[in-house]
Amino acid sequence: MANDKKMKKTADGKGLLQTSRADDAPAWLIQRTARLLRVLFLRLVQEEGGIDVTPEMWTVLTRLLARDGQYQSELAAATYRDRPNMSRILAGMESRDLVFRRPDQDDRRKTRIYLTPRAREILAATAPLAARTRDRLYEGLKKKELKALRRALRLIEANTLAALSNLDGEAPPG
Amino acid sequence: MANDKKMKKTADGKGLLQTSRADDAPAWLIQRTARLLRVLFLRLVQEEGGIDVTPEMWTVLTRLLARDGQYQSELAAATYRDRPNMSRILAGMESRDLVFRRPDQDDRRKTRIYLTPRAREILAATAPLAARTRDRLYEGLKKKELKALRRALRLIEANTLAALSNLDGEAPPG
DNA sequence: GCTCATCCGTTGCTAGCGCAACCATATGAT
DNA sequence: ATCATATGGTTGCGCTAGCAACGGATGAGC
Repeated sequence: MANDKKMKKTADGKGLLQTSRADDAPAWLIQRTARLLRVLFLRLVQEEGGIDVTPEMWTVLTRLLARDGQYQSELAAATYRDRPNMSRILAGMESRDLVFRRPDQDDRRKTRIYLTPRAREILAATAPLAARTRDRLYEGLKKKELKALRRALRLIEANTLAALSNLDGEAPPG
Repeated sequence: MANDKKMKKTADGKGLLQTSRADDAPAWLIQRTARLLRVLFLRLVQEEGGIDVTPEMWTVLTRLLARDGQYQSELAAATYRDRPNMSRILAGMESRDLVFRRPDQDDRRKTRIYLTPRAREILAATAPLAARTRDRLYEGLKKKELKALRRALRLIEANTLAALSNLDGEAPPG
């Protein structure tokens, strides 16, 4: 499937260059959008009460809300983060009184993470904002298109994971 | 792919109002996928000759390949990055002999960025890898679906930008 | 009981990222 | 011409990010 999509109809708003730009490839589009979404999140929660919570922390909070006391490594794996990173995110959350860590009884290597009351308050307080924002983000997309979008993203995610594990497990030709 | 795909098998024809899991919402999916794509890029270029180029640098390179000597701020704006960040990315690229900076003649505040020969070599050398990877990433998506994906992502990007500029320009009720 | 491999969390390193602040240059107003 | 403002780039700060490496804890082999 060639990428020769050199359509010349640049009747778009910007009209600077044709649409076959490299930046228009989904991969880069995903990168850019991810960055923009992060900024939007940060500014929104800042406006809404000046809560000092990053999107990364927020995803941890929602996961813990679904099931409290998860293992730290579990949280890392669920979001495809490495353990050091999750360790630091949780450190930040602990200092903000969002979670507390407790060593597991049976296996003292593992650490269980629990929500604090403050975290639950924040989750409850920001829920409507989250819903509102969601609606705004996907405005202009029909339900069906949203579903297709999720499917496509999951597929790319899976392909990426497959390519990564290929790199790991594949023995080099040398 | 997923470790536990235990979502209840609701007839996902149309009912399905809520996204079954919060992480399945496109926004978080975009975040996760963006991270994974970045790692894949880094490992691929590492395998392929151990080139020390990050995806962020690579996008700058392709932009400069399309038009050399762009202003630094121009590069930042084109990728929705702030100027400090682009400054540091370019610093890293300069130290890796990928670009060189030159103050503009007419306006000595501005800096023009130029590709080095080494950068052009790298771009040429990695082009086939990029194409190969592209095909693999989007495997399973029909041309039409890819187009829809790009459209959806661009729309979300635009919505995010709109929400951001709303926050900027909106006068607070106080 | 002891050793070794493994697992889990942390620390160090480098880099991306946005924001605030700073400095130099350029432009506009008076 | 002078001052004020705007623009462009950099530095400092804190967070995210992945990787390498280390130390503690566990479990398996002996």
